[in-house]
Amino acid sequence: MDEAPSGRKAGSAREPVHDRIYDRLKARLITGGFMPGRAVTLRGLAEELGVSLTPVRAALARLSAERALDTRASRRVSVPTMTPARFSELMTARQLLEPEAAARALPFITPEKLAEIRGYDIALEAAIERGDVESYMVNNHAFHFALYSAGSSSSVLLPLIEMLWMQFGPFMRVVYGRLGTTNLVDQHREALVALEARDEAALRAAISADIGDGMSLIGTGLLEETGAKRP
Amino acid sequence: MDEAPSGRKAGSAREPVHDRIYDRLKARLITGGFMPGRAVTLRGLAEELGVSLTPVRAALARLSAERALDTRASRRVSVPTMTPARFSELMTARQLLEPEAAARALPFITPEKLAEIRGYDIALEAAIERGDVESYMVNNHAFHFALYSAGSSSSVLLPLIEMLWMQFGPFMRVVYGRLGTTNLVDQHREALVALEARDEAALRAAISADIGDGMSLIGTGLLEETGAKRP
DNA sequence: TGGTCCAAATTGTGATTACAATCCGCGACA
DNA sequence: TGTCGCGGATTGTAATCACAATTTGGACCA
Repeated sequence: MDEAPSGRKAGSAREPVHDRIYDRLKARLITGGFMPGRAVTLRGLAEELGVSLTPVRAALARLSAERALDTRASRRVSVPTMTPARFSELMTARQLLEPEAAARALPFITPEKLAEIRGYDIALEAAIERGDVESYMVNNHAFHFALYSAGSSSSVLLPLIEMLWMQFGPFMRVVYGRLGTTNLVDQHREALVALEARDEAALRAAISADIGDGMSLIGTGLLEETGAKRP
Repeated sequence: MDEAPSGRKAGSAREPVHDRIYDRLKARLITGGFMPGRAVTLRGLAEELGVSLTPVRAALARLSAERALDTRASRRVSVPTMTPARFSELMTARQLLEPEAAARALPFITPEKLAEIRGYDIALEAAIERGDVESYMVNNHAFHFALYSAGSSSSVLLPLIEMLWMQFGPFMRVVYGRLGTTNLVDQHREALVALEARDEAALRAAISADIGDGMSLIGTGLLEETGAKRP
């Protein structure tokens, strides 16, 4: 695995390689770039990304700690599969944490931030019409996290919520892949209205409704036939 | 750093070294074995524990991912310090997640489990009387997690809650170290009663009250003078 | 035909080494 | 005397190597 003596030093010597690897894998997980159950090997990723085992190991260890990846008893890592119980817990945790994060961010929403958030919503609607699952997931994520991270607070809540999204990302991708985007409804309008009105209670309700809506889309029957397998 | 050719292979070849390191550090964090702000170095820990950098690095990466340790911009790792905002967020997250976890565990509480939990409470009261901060923290942790982990569920909630405990553990140790245990009140009685009665609402209320009580113990003035420093 | 067992390949773990960035303290200069 | 700058020491990062465990594939036997 010889290295041309050129490339390495390019842009920023600051950010460690394993952070870049981590960011790439995280984005792939949240937008559903990994199939549930798929095995992820150190050497496979290392070769694909052109680095040694060391930074890949660090990135996978981090994702595994965040429950985004599953380290089996054999020490091999794979993308977690979904079970009805796990899905229920994930959505319950979202219902508990995300309205709170939104409420805490509300005082810090500037008109610029609101415009940014609204932009994601527009792109999201376009993605639904286009039937573009990938774009839908990207913009849905952007919408929620632009909101939650608006406040200077949330050094605690935000990482917890991000963990949850990484966990259901791969599964939702499979679901949307089967259902298509036509069944999706944009539930973000009430949230935007509440943001404009600075109405905390309405904002909480809107976020909660959005989560509940996504949850009810997934019949337990659907759970059976998609990513749900034996852990 | 020579190694006697003997020791290595002994008991279980199963569990990787970095998991053992992780467990030890986690326990130390939850029971307050680390001072907030203290620097944690790879080589320091490696030498202290008699292993190479590799497993220590893996363990620290995991703890850092779980926000139990803080990786500064310089890539050096340290025990996080507390700020009023962070403490507030931590307790809010606890208030949201822990009553839910308790409620979900309630149907799975067997008489044996209840006896175990009651045992922790007894040990906890003894620790308060004795003024034994270490024992108090150990048994308080054991009490809550024996309860939350009773259900077969909580593969999602439990890790989130554990993350929160690791984050305030070092800080609480400092606080109790200053206040002593005499100010502590055992708030677990109502929880035990609710468990016996299988009263979900009462259980939620009891857990919530326990958390709120611990929170109110910490005046914001106290926050200033303990572990709170610049991040 | 079906099950078992062995060997090769795959994979994760841990130690070692080389290296770059940061930190710390001493000394020179204004 | 105070401040800036330089050089050694400390520390984290990434690559490489050796090794043990698991998995996998097929051959062999019942």
